[in-house]
Amino acid sequence: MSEERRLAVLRAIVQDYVETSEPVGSKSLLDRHQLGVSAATVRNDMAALEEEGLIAAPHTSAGRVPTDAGYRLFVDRLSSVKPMTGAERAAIAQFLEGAVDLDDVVDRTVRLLASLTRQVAVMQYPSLTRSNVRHIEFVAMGPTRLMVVLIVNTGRVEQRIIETTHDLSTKEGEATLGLVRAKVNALTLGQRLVDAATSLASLADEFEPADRDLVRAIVQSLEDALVEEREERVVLAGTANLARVGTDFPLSIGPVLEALEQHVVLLKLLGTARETSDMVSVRIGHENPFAGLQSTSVVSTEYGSGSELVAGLGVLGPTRMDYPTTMASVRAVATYVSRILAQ
Amino acid sequence: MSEERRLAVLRAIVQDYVETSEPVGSKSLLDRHQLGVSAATVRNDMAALEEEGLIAAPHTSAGRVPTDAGYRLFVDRLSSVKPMTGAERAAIAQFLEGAVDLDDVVDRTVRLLASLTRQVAVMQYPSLTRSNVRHIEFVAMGPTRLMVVLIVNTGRVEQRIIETTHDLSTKEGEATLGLVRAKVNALTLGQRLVDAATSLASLADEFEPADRDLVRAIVQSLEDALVEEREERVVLAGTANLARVGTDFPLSIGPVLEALEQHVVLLKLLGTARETSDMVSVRIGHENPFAGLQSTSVVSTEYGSGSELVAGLGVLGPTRMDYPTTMASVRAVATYVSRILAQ
DNA sequence: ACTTGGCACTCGCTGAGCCTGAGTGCCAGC
DNA sequence: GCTGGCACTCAGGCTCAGCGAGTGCCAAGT
Repeated sequence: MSEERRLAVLRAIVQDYVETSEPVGSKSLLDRHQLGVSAATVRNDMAALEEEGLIAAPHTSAGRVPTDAGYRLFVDRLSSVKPMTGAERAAIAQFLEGAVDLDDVVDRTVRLLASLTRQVAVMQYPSLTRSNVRHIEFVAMGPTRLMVVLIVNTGRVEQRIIETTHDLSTKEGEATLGLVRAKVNALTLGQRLVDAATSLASLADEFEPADRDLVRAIVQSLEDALVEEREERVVLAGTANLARVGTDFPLSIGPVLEALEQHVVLLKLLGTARETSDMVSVRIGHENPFAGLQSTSVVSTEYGSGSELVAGLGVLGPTRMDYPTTMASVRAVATYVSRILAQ
Repeated sequence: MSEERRLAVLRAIVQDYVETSEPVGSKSLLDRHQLGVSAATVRNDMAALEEEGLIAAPHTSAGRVPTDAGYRLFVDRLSSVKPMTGAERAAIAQFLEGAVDLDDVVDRTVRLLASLTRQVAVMQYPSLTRSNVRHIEFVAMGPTRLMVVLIVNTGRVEQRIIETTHDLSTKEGEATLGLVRAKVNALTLGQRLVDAATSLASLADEFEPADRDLVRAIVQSLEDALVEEREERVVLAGTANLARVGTDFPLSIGPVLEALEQHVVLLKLLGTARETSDMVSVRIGHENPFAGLQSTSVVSTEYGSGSELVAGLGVLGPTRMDYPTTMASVRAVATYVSRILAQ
């Protein structure tokens, strides 16, 4: 009973089950794969695989179905990411090139990923905390109201309005504001936002005491932009693909839809990506920490402009999923969207 | 065979069917309502109602189910919007009061509406085209790059960057920019965006010929903000409620999910609200122009700050829906969110 | 020690047949 | 125009038998 053949049997089971959605038996396995052995031998191997917890039978006298552990082994050792054809790559690149701004890039990316994989696509907006500063601008909105505009290298723009005790409409007020603008930009240009905040921490000391509270308020508002978790927006596409799996989906899709609405859950999913060799993370069934997603798998990766990885994207689907192809799509889309954002 | 009694029978059928999700027969109708007549009489009335196309039998020897026309009549003439209790109103107001900014208001509103109605809630972002101008600011981003920031009365902020042939870093450039800023704000403050664009149309003529192309570019970018349909964002909540209807839902939820992803479809739904006496629009089943939504109903209304109605919100659910309660919820939420936005 | 053919057994699925009961339509009488 | 009565219909649920894919195990072969 050779180890290699048993794994070949597991691979064949996974492939057939993904394709047909039906428990696969020893006989039908032989029809579709050249294993070079008899059905009885395959049965023995399957019994051993079941013993190891890699496959399971829904009931006696039915075929076998891979368990979560079986998929895990398949992904880790029995498959490789399926390379995409040049035509596919070109189509992806071309579709993403057409985007006019950041919102459009994100929108196109999720839709593309959903249609490529025919599953639910999830994409996190480029994260502020890991992006870096391109420009910071201050706009007086009234005597004591100031708008702070923060532009980061991914094209995202954040603004917030702060109230000051200073009168900014006076000549002195304007001069102070100009000085703050110059110093802040000099200190932060090109820095990661998290570093920019620390760079600014002692900025107030460089100003005259009368101006310090204004400077502190500005620094505070920039720090706010950092910690504001709520701004970690997530975009979805392809939820209709959940309905497509229809009857063969073990659980109803209700809990899944609920989980998808909790954006904080999705952010956690994308955020806690496991380190793997090719950068694509796969979480299968129960590996998933959230109830309601226990019969789904998540394939995700990070993307970002330049060498900085700034956020996650991925797809979610039934554990019975074509992992090699899905992983290829996720990786390719992440690569191209990163390239677009770098421009 | 009095007309009133026949309508009373229709009302009773709608109410029972909404409550039980099962075709209602003459006998069970008598058990639950005091109609003061015998089952045979009710049967005669039901036969007449069926003749009129207001109810239908899924098959012989089953009870009757209201048709779309039956619901229509019920909504128009047999029901009134159910008043909400003070406690409910207070809870709505309190929940919405907690919002910290516009995004949060929208987010809380859809979630609230979804949980109140236990259906899918849809809300359009306050529309730029019908909002009015609070402030327009120009920020030089570099020698030939200018950022235009538009702030409207709903708190929404739009920005876009334009390239100019002018060198804005010179003294003259700054002076021109200052002049433009002053004139633009003077011309547009408080105006509806659509009017503001026309006000600005001839602005370029007031400037020296050398500056006119700059002014034209700025005006152009503001007009862009108007027509940009893509910016008409729509937010969803409660899609998981679609799964809850489960088996008794005639069609699969796939087509519905697909329609929900097409934001342009949702915008059309919210945009083409019918005029009704109490401002709440109801579209039932086939009245709905979109395939895939033909077995759903949409209850929607407009909301907005002050006297201006700026956008739509509503819910979508199966045609078998508790219309009076749903209409009450939609109306109440629209009222309160309008109040919040007016602040 | 592993593989193979054979064989008995299991058990979910399917379809036919039957029954039940809710519901209807119609009619004759009030 | 309302009512009670009656015959009729038909979807849904139930049982039951047959089928067949699939298994586990065993004895024989290499």
